[in-house]
Amino acid sequence: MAKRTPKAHPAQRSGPPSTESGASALDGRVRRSRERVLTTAFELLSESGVGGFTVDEVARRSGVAKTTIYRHWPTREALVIDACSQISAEQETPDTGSLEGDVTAILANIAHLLSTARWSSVLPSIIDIAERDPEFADIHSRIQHGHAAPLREVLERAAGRGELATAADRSTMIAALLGPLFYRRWFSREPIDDQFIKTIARNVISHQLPTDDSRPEGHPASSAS
Amino acid sequence: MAKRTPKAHPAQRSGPPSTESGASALDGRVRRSRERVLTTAFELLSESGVGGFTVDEVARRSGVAKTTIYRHWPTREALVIDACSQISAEQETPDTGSLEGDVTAILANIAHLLSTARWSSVLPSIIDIAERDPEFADIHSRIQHGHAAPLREVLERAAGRGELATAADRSTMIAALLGPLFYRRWFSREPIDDQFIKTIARNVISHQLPTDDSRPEGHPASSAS
DNA sequence: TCACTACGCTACGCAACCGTATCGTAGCGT
DNA sequence: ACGCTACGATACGGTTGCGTAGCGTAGTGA
Repeated sequence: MAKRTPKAHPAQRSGPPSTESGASALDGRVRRSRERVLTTAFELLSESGVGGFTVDEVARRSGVAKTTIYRHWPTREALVIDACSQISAEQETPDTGSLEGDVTAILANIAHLLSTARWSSVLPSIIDIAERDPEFADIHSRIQHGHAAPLREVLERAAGRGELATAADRSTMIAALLGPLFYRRWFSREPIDDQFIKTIARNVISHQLPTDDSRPEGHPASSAS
Repeated sequence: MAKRTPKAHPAQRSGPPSTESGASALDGRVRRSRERVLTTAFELLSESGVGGFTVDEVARRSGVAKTTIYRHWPTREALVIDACSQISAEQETPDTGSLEGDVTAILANIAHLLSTARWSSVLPSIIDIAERDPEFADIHSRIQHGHAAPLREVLERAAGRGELATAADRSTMIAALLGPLFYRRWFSREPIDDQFIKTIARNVISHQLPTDDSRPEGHPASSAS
């Protein structure tokens, strides 16, 4: 998913001189243009959101002519999508030995991302559009998966060690872990400190969710219409 | 915050005939126009998000002429803001006797809202804009507070009854309760069923967070660079 | 019934943005 | 050194949306 750039567009589709060395035989000029545009695009994106994103503005800032931009991306949307795809950089999965250690590390990592402006101010845009546009829904889904995957793996590993009640629903646990972080960043707008992370992690893990499935009814109160 | 409508605009600012009966002495035509516009605006908003919101479109749909709209709202943004303010409808606080009952009821209520299209598809727009526009940040803050308030009150009440370790951070608990719901609605896009709600509620409450503050360090792993 | 006022309609000016066309120039590979 | 190709600059056509103006009409309140 790294290179989404051009499809069958005018640009470098026409014959590379002779050697069919494939991808890397690119004209240096093309590379520079692409890079500059993409960088600027992402910058502008994180400043103005998808809504305020303009090809003209990208051209102005990057110094790359608008015509050149359109030589590489067929449409504004294609550029946006391409720029957004930079977000989905995969997280790496830690291995500290203990479940709590792993989870804490992951959450701390995400918390760091959340506070590092950049893409965290773009994501609401994406979510907003994804609400209506399937293509952006895909992007969002990929990003989302990138966040959840390490947690899922860590949980799986812990389950293998018997550290976890295997009947516990993984998806529920992930929601219980990531949800609070996102909540703080975008809803309550409170800072996310280490204490918070530890509390959330410990709360979800140590509680172990001991197979609640066997108790379909417990309290009369719920009133879930 | 209910009536934000016109400021010092042409419309009904000029002398009401004679009686100074104040607010309710409005021309029926004005009321009808306002209502229709506002309703349509909200509808359009939830369909297209703030980005796709257009005065012309509101005019088309509502049957109210664009000129009339501009007689009541000085600008597009004013109308958007006015329409958005409808969202902040306050939640009511249940009282089932038990903390778990109250919390579950509140969560179920919110879950219901989240699945009832309408404003739940507008919120991302608002969050997105709030990221950059202080006025929308206010709106969002009000909505946000409307969600958290009932939970806060219920927790306070429980603390009064001794059902809760008073040292537990309320804000943390609220994040742990609401976060997972929002996460499911906007991030993982999974459905929110009763089982999920119960698990989340029980997990947060029964764990009691017994004043973890006394353990500043537990594992070496965190690596929060 | 009669003045008043809000409304609808049509039209307009203005700005921003998308995407394309043309042409001269500068960098690349050989 | 030479052809090829990507680039920059300018200009343009088309669309959309904001916000305003002018005029005739219909509802309102006394």
